[in-house]
Amino acid sequence: MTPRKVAIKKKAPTEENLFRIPRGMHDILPADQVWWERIDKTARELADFYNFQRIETPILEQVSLFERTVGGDTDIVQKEMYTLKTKGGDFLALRPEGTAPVMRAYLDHGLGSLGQPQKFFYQGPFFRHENPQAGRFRQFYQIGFEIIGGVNDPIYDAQVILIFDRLLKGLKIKNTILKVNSIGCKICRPNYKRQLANYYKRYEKDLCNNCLRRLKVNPLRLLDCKNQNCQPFKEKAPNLFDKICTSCGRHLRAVLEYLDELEIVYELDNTLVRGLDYYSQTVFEFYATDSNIGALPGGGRYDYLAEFLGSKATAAVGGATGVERLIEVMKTQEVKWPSRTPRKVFLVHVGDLAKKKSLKIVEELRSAGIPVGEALGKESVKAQLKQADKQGSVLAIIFGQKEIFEESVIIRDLRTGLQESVILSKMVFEIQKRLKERPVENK
RNA sequence: GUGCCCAUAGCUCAAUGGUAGAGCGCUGCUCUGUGGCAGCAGUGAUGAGGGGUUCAACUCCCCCUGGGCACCCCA
Repeated sequence: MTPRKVAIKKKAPTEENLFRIPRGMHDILPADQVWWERIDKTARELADFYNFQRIETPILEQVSLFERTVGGDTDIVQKEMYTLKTKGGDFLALRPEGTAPVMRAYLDHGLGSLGQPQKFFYQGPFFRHENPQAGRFRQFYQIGFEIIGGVNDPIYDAQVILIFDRLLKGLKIKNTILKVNSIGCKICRPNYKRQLANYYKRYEKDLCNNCLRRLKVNPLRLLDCKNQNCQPFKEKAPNLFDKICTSCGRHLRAVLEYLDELEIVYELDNTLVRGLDYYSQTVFEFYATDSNIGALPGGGRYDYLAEFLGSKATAAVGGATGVERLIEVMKTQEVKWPSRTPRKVFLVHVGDLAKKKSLKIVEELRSAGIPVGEALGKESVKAQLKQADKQGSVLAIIFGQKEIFEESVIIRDLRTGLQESVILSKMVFEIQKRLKERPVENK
């Protein structure tokens, strides 16, 4: 009659899998929140000071937004996007990066009319379907700063770099290097690409497979090859610095001069080529020298991005950093932060009647602005005090049957072990007094 | 997507092919309204999941899932 029942009852094997997180995803557990809060706070303060306004764009965007901007030939679009088709037939993607969406929002809402340039700051999750590795996840968080609109002024390039420099310093991350390069504009870049390709074509039969592919798809990346056999070709390859046009050269020089002025140390690296199509002129990446985690903050100028979206050319520059990578580096560099401040006051109840009134006492402390810890579900005084001790509380408020009758409360100093009975109406006052005192610890 | 390594309790790790132990943690007792120390006890693993070889599998083989590392690329 009911043969199906058997299958339903058999649960163990599959249910284990319900507790498994999908590949490349990660939980951010309470113990790690200190790091996240720290980064969040530092980034907000920087954004606030340098006048970047917060903007949040949706997690889902049209697939075509990224195809047009990031580039149809890039890894990000070709193999790393999470895409889906909605019931209505829209073709959407979980956003793999933040710059294009911010530009989309800027154009969509005509934010340029609010004054130019506009400066934006954002943070949130991004998604790329690639194999997890050190500092690499399928869902990861980025913090980004973008300056959109106005004129193409190298001072903005410098300011973006400055902010990321300050972010790293604010987080006490050491041993970083900043690599800067210019990849030219739409006039000089194709020119250079052609020269580079022509040069490499002569060595076609000696190149590694990757380079052969790059030669066809993205010659700029040829300079990035790590294969030993390909190294010699680099040396005589046409140098980007010699080939960019005069205005791009001037732009780069100006950016570097601003950085010099700010005393931000950089390395000119003509092999630095970013994998997203929308960059032009300035590109930059920060690295930690004692970590193999990959790029920390990175970004550049993207004056053509608006055009890719069918709008008129709009000057823009910006960058983003992966939050997990920052944390990873901070952990390996053993950056120390004070842990979350403990609840200094802990409430201990004794007996049913007192338990009944405990929530109300918590409320009283709350309205007085005194954070209070509790273990109201525990019955024994011992267990409650143990908890108070474990979380580093300084004062314990103890009240039970007797105290209810007397309308009083016991305040126990957990450092000295001394305790005193005070009347309930003076409880808040007495607690505040003791918290200020900070009595000398005795042993 | 490709290659190499890995998977045992909440955590860190043990155990010549004979159905699993420790430390830490957590709970409690010694101390029936008083913590930190100590001692004791308890809690906890159908060995990630599935299949195979074997009299016998945590141990050997395969698949799958997840993790680490590298390539690719990037944050």
